[in-house]
Amino acid sequence: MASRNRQESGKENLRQEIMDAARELFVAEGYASVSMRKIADKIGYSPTTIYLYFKDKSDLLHQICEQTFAHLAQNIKSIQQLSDNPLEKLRSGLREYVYFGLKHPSQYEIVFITPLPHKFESDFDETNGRVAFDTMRDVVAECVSDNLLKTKDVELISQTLWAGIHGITSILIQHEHFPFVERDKLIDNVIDTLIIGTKA
Amino acid sequence: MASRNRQESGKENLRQEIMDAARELFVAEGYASVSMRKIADKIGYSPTTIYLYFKDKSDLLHQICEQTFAHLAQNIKSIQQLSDNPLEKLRSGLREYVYFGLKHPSQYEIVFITPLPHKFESDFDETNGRVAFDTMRDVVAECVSDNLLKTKDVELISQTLWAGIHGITSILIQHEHFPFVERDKLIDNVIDTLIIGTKA
DNA sequence: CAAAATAGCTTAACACTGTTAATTTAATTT
DNA sequence: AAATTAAATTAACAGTGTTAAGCTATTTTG
Repeated sequence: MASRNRQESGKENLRQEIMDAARELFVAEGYASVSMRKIADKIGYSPTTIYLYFKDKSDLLHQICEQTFAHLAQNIKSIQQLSDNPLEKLRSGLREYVYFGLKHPSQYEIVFITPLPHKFESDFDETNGRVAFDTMRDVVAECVSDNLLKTKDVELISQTLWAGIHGITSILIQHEHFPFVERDKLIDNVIDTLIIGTKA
Repeated sequence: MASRNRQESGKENLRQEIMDAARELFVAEGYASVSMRKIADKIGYSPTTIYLYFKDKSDLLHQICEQTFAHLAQNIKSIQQLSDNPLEKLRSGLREYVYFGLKHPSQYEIVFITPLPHKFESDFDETNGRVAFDTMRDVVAECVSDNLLKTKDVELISQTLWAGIHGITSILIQHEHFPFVERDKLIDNVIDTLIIGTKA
Protein backbone atom coordinates (compact mmCIF):
# COMPACT_ATOMS: atom_id res chain seq x y z
CA MET A 1 0.00 0.00 0.00
CA ALA A 2 1.40 3.36 -1.04
CA SER A 3 2.20 5.86 1.64
CA ARG A 4 -0.22 8.31 0.08
CA ASN A 5 -3.07 5.87 0.65
CA ARG A 6 -2.09 5.34 4.25
CA GLN A 7 -2.30 9.06 4.77
CA GLU A 8 -5.69 9.27 3.25
CA SER A 9 -7.07 6.39 5.26
CA GLY A 10 -5.61 7.83 8.42
CA LYS A 11 -7.43 11.05 7.84
CA GLU A 12 -10.62 9.21 7.01
CA ASN A 13 -10.29 7.14 10.18
CA LEU A 14 -10.25 10.18 12.40
CA ARG A 15 -13.15 11.61 10.45
CA GLN A 16 -15.17 8.49 11.11
CA GLU A 17 -14.04 8.45 14.72
CA ILE A 18 -15.42 11.94 15.18
CA MET A 19 -18.72 10.97 13.58
CA ASP A 20 -19.08 7.89 15.78
CA ALA A 21 -18.39 9.84 18.94
CA ALA A 22 -20.69 12.67 17.91
CA ARG A 23 -23.56 10.36 16.95
CA GLU A 24 -23.29 8.52 20.24
CA LEU A 25 -23.42 11.79 22.16
CA PHE A 26 -26.17 13.29 19.99
CA VAL A 27 -28.28 10.20 20.50
CA ALA A 28 -27.68 10.14 24.24
CA GLU A 29 -27.96 13.81 25.08
CA GLY A 30 -29.47 15.56 22.08
CA TYR A 31 -27.85 17.73 19.43
CA ALA A 32 -28.22 21.03 21.25
CA SER A 33 -26.66 19.98 24.52
CA VAL A 34 -23.61 18.33 23.02
CA SER A 35 -20.74 20.74 22.61
CA MET A 36 -17.82 20.49 20.25
CA ARG A 37 -15.56 20.36 23.30
CA LYS A 38 -17.49 17.37 24.64
CA ILE A 39 -17.06 15.51 21.39
CA ALA A 40 -13.39 16.38 21.30
CA ASP A 41 -12.89 15.17 24.86
CA LYS A 42 -14.50 11.84 24.05
CA ILE A 43 -11.95 11.07 21.35
CA GLY A 44 -9.01 12.75 23.01
CA TYR A 45 -8.47 15.57 20.54
CA SER A 46 -8.62 19.31 20.66
CA PRO A 47 -12.02 20.86 19.86
CA THR A 48 -10.69 22.71 16.86
CA THR A 49 -9.48 19.50 15.26
CA ILE A 50 -13.09 18.75 14.38
CA TYR A 51 -13.11 21.84 12.17
CA LEU A 52 -10.39 20.27 10.05
CA TYR A 53 -12.88 17.58 9.04
CA PHE A 54 -16.25 19.34 9.23
CA LYS A 55 -17.23 22.85 8.33
CA ASP A 56 -19.16 23.40 11.54
CA LYS A 57 -21.38 21.63 14.06
CA SER A 58 -24.40 21.45 11.81
CA ASP A 59 -22.28 20.00 9.01
CA LEU A 60 -21.16 17.27 11.39
CA LEU A 61 -24.79 16.48 12.18
CA HIS A 62 -25.61 16.54 8.50
CA GLN A 63 -22.95 13.94 7.68
CA ILE A 64 -24.21 11.65 10.46
CA CYS A 65 -27.73 11.97 9.11
CA GLU A 66 -26.53 10.92 5.69
CA GLN A 67 -25.18 7.65 7.10
CA THR A 68 -28.45 6.88 8.84
CA PHE A 69 -30.46 7.76 5.74
CA ALA A 70 -28.34 5.33 3.77
CA HIS A 71 -29.04 2.61 6.32
CA LEU A 72 -32.79 3.21 6.05
CA ALA A 73 -32.79 3.27 2.25
CA GLN A 74 -30.90 -0.03 2.20
CA ASN A 75 -33.40 -1.66 4.54
CA ILE A 76 -36.43 -0.54 2.57
CA LYS A 77 -34.95 -1.80 -0.69
CA SER A 78 -34.14 -5.20 0.78
CA ILE A 79 -37.59 -5.63 2.29
CA GLN A 80 -39.38 -4.68 -0.89
CA GLN A 81 -37.52 -7.28 -2.92
CA LEU A 82 -39.27 -10.00 -0.93
CA SER A 83 -42.56 -9.48 -2.78
CA ASP A 84 -43.84 -9.17 -6.36
CA ASN A 85 -47.21 -7.62 -5.56
CA PRO A 86 -46.80 -3.81 -5.86
CA LEU A 87 -49.31 -3.08 -3.12
CA GLU A 88 -47.62 -5.59 -0.83
CA LYS A 89 -44.25 -4.01 -1.65
CA LEU A 90 -45.71 -0.67 -0.73
CA ARG A 91 -47.14 -1.94 2.53
CA SER A 92 -43.95 -3.68 3.58
CA GLY A 93 -41.93 -0.58 2.73
CA LEU A 94 -44.17 1.60 4.86
CA ARG A 95 -43.97 -0.89 7.71
CA GLU A 96 -40.19 -1.06 7.46
CA TYR A 97 -39.98 2.72 7.64
CA VAL A 98 -42.02 2.85 10.85
CA TYR A 99 -40.27 -0.03 12.55
CA PHE A 100 -36.87 1.29 11.53
CA GLY A 101 -37.75 4.47 13.36
CA LEU A 102 -38.99 2.59 16.43
CA LYS A 103 -35.94 0.36 16.42
CA HIS A 104 -33.59 3.33 16.29
CA PRO A 105 -35.66 6.01 18.00
CA SER A 106 -32.78 8.26 18.90
CA GLN A 107 -31.38 8.20 15.41
CA TYR A 108 -34.79 8.74 13.89
CA GLU A 109 -35.20 11.66 16.21
CA ILE A 110 -31.99 13.21 15.02
CA VAL A 111 -32.62 12.67 11.35
CA PHE A 112 -36.35 13.27 11.02
CA ILE A 113 -37.61 14.97 14.13
CA THR A 114 -35.03 17.25 15.69
CA PRO A 115 -35.44 20.71 14.24
CA LEU A 116 -32.48 21.23 11.97
CA PRO A 117 -30.44 24.40 12.18
CA HIS A 118 -31.81 26.88 9.70
CA LYS A 119 -28.29 27.01 8.32
CA PHE A 120 -27.96 24.23 5.81
CA GLU A 121 -30.49 24.49 3.05
CA SER A 122 -28.93 21.41 1.58
CA ASP A 123 -29.93 20.00 -1.74
CA PHE A 124 -32.25 17.18 -0.82
CA ASP A 125 -31.62 15.67 -4.22
CA GLU A 126 -28.12 14.68 -3.16
CA THR A 127 -28.99 13.19 0.19
CA ASN A 128 -29.73 9.60 1.06
CA GLY A 129 -32.94 10.85 2.58
CA ARG A 130 -34.11 11.61 -0.90
CA VAL A 131 -32.88 8.18 -1.98
CA ALA A 132 -35.02 6.51 0.67
CA PHE A 133 -38.01 8.56 -0.35
CA ASP A 134 -37.41 7.82 -4.03
CA THR A 135 -37.38 4.11 -3.26
CA MET A 136 -40.89 4.37 -1.90
CA ARG A 137 -41.96 6.57 -4.78
CA ASP A 138 -40.78 4.00 -7.29
CA VAL A 139 -43.11 1.46 -5.74
CA VAL A 140 -45.93 3.98 -5.83
CA ALA A 141 -45.20 4.51 -9.53
CA GLU A 142 -45.42 0.76 -9.99
CA CYS A 143 -48.85 0.73 -8.34
CA VAL A 144 -49.96 3.64 -10.51
CA SER A 145 -48.94 1.95 -13.75
CA ASP A 146 -50.90 -1.11 -12.65
CA ASN A 147 -53.93 1.13 -12.11
CA LEU A 148 -54.13 0.16 -8.46
CA LEU A 149 -54.50 3.68 -7.04
CA LYS A 150 -57.20 6.32 -7.15
CA THR A 151 -55.01 8.90 -8.89
CA LYS A 152 -51.96 8.84 -11.14
CA ASP A 153 -50.20 11.65 -9.30
CA VAL A 154 -47.22 9.67 -8.02
CA GLU A 155 -45.64 12.60 -6.22
CA LEU A 156 -48.83 13.55 -4.43
CA ILE A 157 -49.46 10.02 -3.23
CA SER A 158 -45.87 9.43 -2.16
CA GLN A 159 -45.74 12.59 -0.09
CA THR A 160 -49.10 11.78 1.46
CA LEU A 161 -47.89 8.36 2.49
CA TRP A 162 -44.67 9.77 3.86
CA ALA A 163 -46.61 12.28 5.93
CA GLY A 164 -48.67 9.44 7.37
CA ILE A 165 -45.86 7.11 8.34
CA HIS A 166 -43.71 9.92 9.65
CA GLY A 167 -46.63 11.05 11.75
CA ILE A 168 -47.20 7.74 13.48
CA THR A 169 -43.48 7.09 13.90
CA SER A 170 -42.72 10.42 15.46
CA ILE A 171 -45.63 10.56 17.88
CA LEU A 172 -44.89 7.02 19.08
CA ILE A 173 -41.30 8.01 19.70
CA GLN A 174 -41.94 11.36 21.27
CA HIS A 175 -45.16 11.10 23.25
CA GLU A 176 -44.24 7.85 24.87
CA HIS A 177 -46.40 8.53 27.90
CA PHE A 178 -49.53 9.22 25.84
CA PRO A 179 -52.22 6.57 26.41
CA PHE A 180 -51.88 5.01 22.99
CA VAL A 181 -53.84 1.95 21.99
CA GLU A 182 -51.79 -1.16 21.40
CA ARG A 183 -48.79 -0.11 19.35
CA ASP A 184 -48.78 -2.68 16.54
CA LYS A 185 -52.53 -2.32 16.17
CA LEU A 186 -52.19 1.44 15.78
CA ILE A 187 -49.37 1.14 13.26
CA ASP A 188 -51.32 -1.39 11.22
CA ASN A 189 -54.39 0.83 11.30
CA VAL A 190 -52.45 3.86 10.13
CA ILE A 191 -50.95 1.94 7.23
CA ASP A 192 -54.28 0.29 6.37
CA THR A 193 -55.99 3.66 6.45
CA LEU A 194 -53.37 5.19 4.18
CA ILE A 195 -53.48 2.37 1.67
CA ILE A 196 -57.27 2.11 1.62
CA GLY A 197 -57.43 5.87 1.21
CA THR A 198 -55.15 5.78 -1.83
CA LYS A 199 -56.41 2.61 -3.49
CA ALA A 200 -58.57 2.76 -6.59
CA MET B 1 -35.87 55.41 29.26
CA ALA B 2 -35.71 55.76 33.02
CA SER B 3 -38.81 57.95 32.88
CA ARG B 4 -40.85 54.99 31.69
CA ASN B 5 -44.28 55.12 33.18
CA ARG B 6 -44.37 52.11 35.43
CA GLN B 7 -47.56 53.05 37.17
CA GLU B 8 -49.73 52.28 34.19
CA SER B 9 -47.88 49.09 33.30
CA GLY B 10 -48.33 46.71 36.16
CA LYS B 11 -46.63 43.39 36.68
CA GLU B 12 -49.02 41.48 34.49
CA ASN B 13 -48.65 43.98 31.69
CA LEU B 14 -44.89 43.55 31.55
CA ARG B 15 -45.32 39.82 31.65
CA GLN B 16 -47.54 39.97 28.60
CA GLU B 17 -45.20 42.47 26.96
CA ILE B 18 -42.35 40.00 27.32
CA MET B 19 -44.45 37.21 25.86
CA ASP B 20 -45.49 39.32 22.88
CA ALA B 21 -41.93 40.36 22.10
CA ALA B 22 -40.61 36.84 22.54
CA ARG B 23 -43.31 35.27 20.39
CA GLU B 24 -42.61 37.73 17.61
CA LEU B 25 -38.89 36.96 17.70
CA PHE B 26 -39.36 33.19 18.03
CA VAL B 27 -41.64 33.14 15.03
CA ALA B 28 -39.36 35.36 12.96
CA GLU B 29 -35.98 33.87 13.80
CA GLY B 30 -36.63 30.55 15.50
CA TYR B 31 -36.44 29.62 19.14
CA ALA B 32 -32.80 28.64 19.22
CA SER B 33 -31.40 31.78 17.67
CA VAL B 34 -33.28 34.21 19.85
CA SER B 35 -31.36 35.15 22.96
CA MET B 36 -32.77 36.47 26.20
CA ARG B 37 -30.75 39.61 25.61
CA LYS B 38 -32.42 40.09 22.24
CA ILE B 39 -35.87 39.83 23.79
CA ALA B 40 -34.87 42.22 26.57
CA ASP B 41 -33.53 44.74 24.07
CA LYS B 42 -36.77 44.67 22.14
CA ILE B 43 -38.81 45.79 25.14
CA GLY B 44 -36.17 48.05 26.68
CA TYR B 45 -35.45 46.04 29.80
CA SER B 46 -32.48 44.23 31.21
CA PRO B 47 -32.15 40.54 30.25
CA THR B 48 -32.46 39.39 33.83
CA THR B 49 -35.80 41.09 34.25
CA ILE B 50 -37.32 38.29 32.22
CA TYR B 51 -36.34 35.86 34.96
CA LEU B 52 -38.58 37.71 37.38
CA TYR B 53 -41.54 36.60 35.30
CA PHE B 54 -40.43 33.29 33.80
CA LYS B 55 -38.35 30.48 35.25
CA ASP B 56 -36.16 30.18 32.18
CA LYS B 57 -36.19 30.43 28.40
CA SER B 58 -38.12 27.22 27.82
CA ASP B 59 -40.72 28.24 30.39
CA LEU B 60 -41.20 31.47 28.49
CA LEU B 61 -41.86 29.55 25.31
CA HIS B 62 -44.09 27.11 27.14
CA GLN B 63 -46.32 29.93 28.38
CA ILE B 64 -46.52 31.33 24.86
CA CYS B 65 -47.51 27.90 23.59
CA GLU B 66 -50.29 27.59 26.14
CA GLN B 67 -51.79 30.86 24.96
CA THR B 68 -51.51 29.84 21.35
CA PHE B 69 -53.02 26.41 21.85
CA ALA B 70 -55.88 27.80 23.82
CA HIS B 71 -56.61 29.60 20.56
CA LEU B 72 -56.29 26.36 18.60
CA ALA B 73 -58.74 24.54 20.82
CA GLN B 74 -61.10 27.49 20.54
CA ASN B 75 -60.69 27.66 16.76
CA ILE B 76 -61.40 23.98 16.27
CA LYS B 77 -64.51 24.17 18.39
CA SER B 78 -65.79 27.24 16.55
CA ILE B 79 -65.10 25.77 13.13
CA GLN B 80 -66.87 22.54 13.98
CA GLN B 81 -69.99 24.39 15.05
CA LEU B 82 -70.44 25.65 11.49
CA SER B 83 -71.65 22.25 10.34
CA ASP B 84 -74.12 19.61 11.44
CA ASN B 85 -72.65 16.82 9.36
CA PRO B 86 -70.26 14.89 11.66
CA LEU B 87 -67.93 13.96 8.82
CA GLU B 88 -67.76 17.58 7.72
CA LYS B 89 -67.08 18.62 11.30
CA LEU B 90 -64.28 16.10 11.37
CA ARG B 91 -62.79 17.31 8.11
CA SER B 92 -62.90 20.97 9.07
CA GLY B 93 -61.34 20.18 12.44
CA LEU B 94 -58.49 18.32 10.81
CA ARG B 95 -57.93 21.16 8.37
CA GLU B 96 -57.97 23.71 11.15
CA TYR B 97 -55.34 21.71 13.06
CA VAL B 98 -52.95 21.62 10.12
CA TYR B 99 -53.32 25.24 9.11
CA PHE B 100 -53.02 26.37 12.68
CA GLY B 101 -49.72 24.54 12.94
CA LEU B 102 -48.48 26.13 9.73
CA LYS B 103 -49.58 29.53 10.95
CA HIS B 104 -47.68 29.12 14.23
CA PRO B 105 -44.73 26.90 13.29
CA SER B 106 -42.50 27.84 16.22
CA GLN B 107 -45.16 27.09 18.78
CA TYR B 108 -46.13 23.87 17.03
CA GLU B 109 -42.50 22.88 16.89
CA ILE B 110 -41.91 23.25 20.60
CA VAL B 111 -45.13 21.59 21.70
CA PHE B 112 -45.44 18.72 19.24
CA ILE B 113 -42.07 18.30 17.58
CA THR B 114 -39.10 19.29 19.67
CA PRO B 115 -37.92 16.49 21.96
CA LEU B 116 -38.36 17.77 25.50
CA PRO B 117 -36.30 16.09 28.23
CA HIS B 118 -37.78 18.47 30.82
CA LYS B 119 -40.79 17.97 33.03
CA PHE B 120 -42.89 19.15 30.13
CA GLU B 121 -43.66 15.63 28.94
CA SER B 122 -45.83 14.91 31.96
CA ASP B 123 -47.56 18.25 31.56
CA PHE B 124 -49.03 17.20 28.26
CA ASP B 125 -52.32 16.08 29.75
CA GLU B 126 -52.86 19.54 31.15
CA THR B 127 -52.04 21.46 28.00
CA ASN B 128 -54.47 23.00 25.62
CA GLY B 129 -52.85 20.85 22.96
CA ARG B 130 -54.42 17.89 24.66
CA VAL B 131 -57.71 19.75 24.87
CA ALA B 132 -57.58 20.18 21.10
CA PHE B 133 -57.06 16.45 20.66
CA ASP B 134 -59.99 15.67 22.92
CA THR B 135 -62.15 17.98 20.84
CA MET B 136 -61.34 15.97 17.74
CA ARG B 137 -62.00 12.71 19.54
CA ASP B 138 -65.46 13.89 20.52
CA VAL B 139 -66.30 14.43 16.85
CA VAL B 140 -64.94 10.99 16.01
CA ALA B 141 -67.25 9.56 18.67
CA GLU B 142 -70.10 11.39 17.00
CA CYS B 143 -69.25 9.81 13.65
CA VAL B 144 -69.00 6.40 15.27
CA SER B 145 -72.42 6.66 16.89
CA ASP B 146 -73.83 7.59 13.48
CA ASN B 147 -72.23 4.45 12.01
CA LEU B 148 -70.21 6.50 9.58
CA LEU B 149 -66.85 4.81 10.17
CA LYS B 150 -65.43 1.40 9.43
CA THR B 151 -64.85 0.58 13.09
CA LYS B 152 -66.26 1.69 16.43
CA ASP B 153 -62.89 2.01 18.10
CA VAL B 154 -62.94 5.75 18.77
CA GLU B 155 -59.52 5.83 20.35
CA LEU B 156 -57.89 3.89 17.51
CA ILE B 157 -59.39 6.15 14.86
CA SER B 158 -58.64 9.36 16.72
CA GLN B 159 -55.02 8.43 17.21
CA THR B 160 -54.71 7.37 13.58
CA LEU B 161 -56.11 10.69 12.42
CA TRP B 162 -53.86 12.59 14.78
CA ALA B 163 -50.85 10.71 13.47
CA GLY B 164 -51.81 11.71 9.95
CA ILE B 165 -52.36 15.39 10.51
CA HIS B 166 -49.37 15.68 12.79
CA GLY B 167 -47.31 14.01 10.08
CA ILE B 168 -48.21 16.43 7.32
CA THR B 169 -47.99 19.43 9.62
CA SER B 170 -44.57 18.57 10.96
CA ILE B 171 -42.93 17.66 7.68
CA LEU B 172 -44.22 20.83 6.08
CA ILE B 173 -42.77 22.82 8.94
CA GLN B 174 -39.48 21.01 9.25
CA HIS B 175 -38.47 19.91 5.78
CA GLU B 176 -39.00 23.32 4.36
CA HIS B 177 -36.74 22.71 1.39
CA PHE B 178 -38.21 19.43 0.28
CA PRO B 179 -39.77 19.75 -3.19
CA PHE B 180 -43.33 19.33 -2.03
CA VAL B 181 -46.25 19.40 -4.44
CA GLU B 182 -48.55 22.35 -4.04
CA ARG B 183 -49.12 22.74 -0.33
CA ASP B 184 -52.89 23.04 -0.14
CA LYS B 185 -53.32 20.18 -2.56
CA LEU B 186 -51.10 17.98 -0.44
CA ILE B 187 -52.91 18.86 2.76
CA ASP B 188 -56.27 18.18 1.16
CA ASN B 189 -55.07 14.86 -0.14
CA VAL B 190 -53.76 13.78 3.23
CA ILE B 191 -57.06 14.62 4.89
CA ASP B 192 -59.07 13.01 2.09
CA THR B 193 -56.96 9.88 2.32
CA LEU B 194 -57.40 9.70 6.07
CA ILE B 195 -61.15 10.17 5.93
CA ILE B 196 -61.71 7.79 3.04
CA GLY B 197 -59.52 5.26 4.82
CA THR B 198 -61.63 5.46 7.98
CA LYS B 199 -65.10 5.75 6.46
CA ALA B 200 -67.48 2.84 6.51
C1' DC C 1 22.02 14.64 4.33
C1' DA C 2 20.38 19.17 5.66
C1' DA C 3 16.85 22.60 4.51
C1' DA C 4 12.40 23.71 3.17
C1' DA C 5 7.70 22.61 2.85
C1' DT C 6 3.69 20.57 4.54
C1' DA C 7 0.14 18.01 7.14
C1' DG C 8 -1.97 17.52 11.56
C1' DC C 9 -3.03 19.19 15.66
C1' DT C 10 -3.12 22.62 19.57
C1' DT C 11 -3.30 27.08 22.12
C1' DA C 12 -5.30 31.42 22.70
C1' DA C 13 -8.81 34.34 21.94
C1' DC C 14 -13.35 36.47 20.49
C1' DA C 15 -18.02 37.31 20.76
C1' DC C 16 -21.59 35.19 22.11
C1' DT C 17 -25.09 32.24 25.23
C1' DG C 18 -28.42 31.18 29.58
C1' DT C 19 -28.50 32.04 34.13
C1' DT C 20 -27.48 33.43 39.19
C1' DA C 21 -26.25 36.52 43.00
C1' DA C 22 -25.68 40.84 44.73
C1' DT C 23 -26.99 45.53 44.38
C1' DT C 24 -29.15 49.64 43.22
C1' DT C 25 -33.25 52.35 42.35
C1' DA C 26 -38.18 53.35 42.88
C1' DA C 27 -42.53 52.94 45.16
C1' DT C 28 -45.15 51.99 49.21
C1' DT C 29 -45.98 51.64 53.99
C1' DT C 30 -45.13 52.88 58.61
C1' DA D 1 -39.17 61.30 57.27
C1' DA D 2 -37.76 56.55 57.98
C1' DA D 3 -38.29 51.87 57.17
C1' DT D 4 -39.86 48.41 54.23
C1' DT D 5 -40.81 46.25 50.14
C1' DA D 6 -40.93 45.72 45.26
C1' DA D 7 -38.74 46.08 40.72
C1' DA D 8 -35.13 46.26 37.73
C1' DT D 9 -30.15 46.47 37.06
C1' DT D 10 -25.12 45.46 37.07
C1' DA D 11 -21.57 42.19 37.34
C1' DA D 12 -20.19 37.85 36.94
C1' DC D 13 -19.88 32.77 35.93
C1' DA D 14 -19.43 28.94 33.24
C1' DG D 15 -20.35 27.61 29.12
C1' DT D 16 -20.94 27.87 23.73
C1' DG D 17 -19.33 27.81 18.40
C1' DT D 18 -15.76 29.36 15.87
C1' DT D 19 -11.41 31.68 13.92
C1' DA D 20 -6.52 32.85 13.58
C1' DA D 21 -2.14 31.92 14.63
C1' DG D 22 1.44 28.82 16.30
C1' DC D 23 3.67 24.49 17.14
C1' DT D 24 5.50 19.82 15.95
C1' DA D 25 6.56 15.96 13.56
C1' DT D 26 6.76 14.00 9.12
C1' DT D 27 7.58 14.29 4.19
C1' DT D 28 9.58 16.41 0.16
C1' DT D 29 13.23 18.61 -2.09
C1' DG D 30 17.91 20.76 -3.55
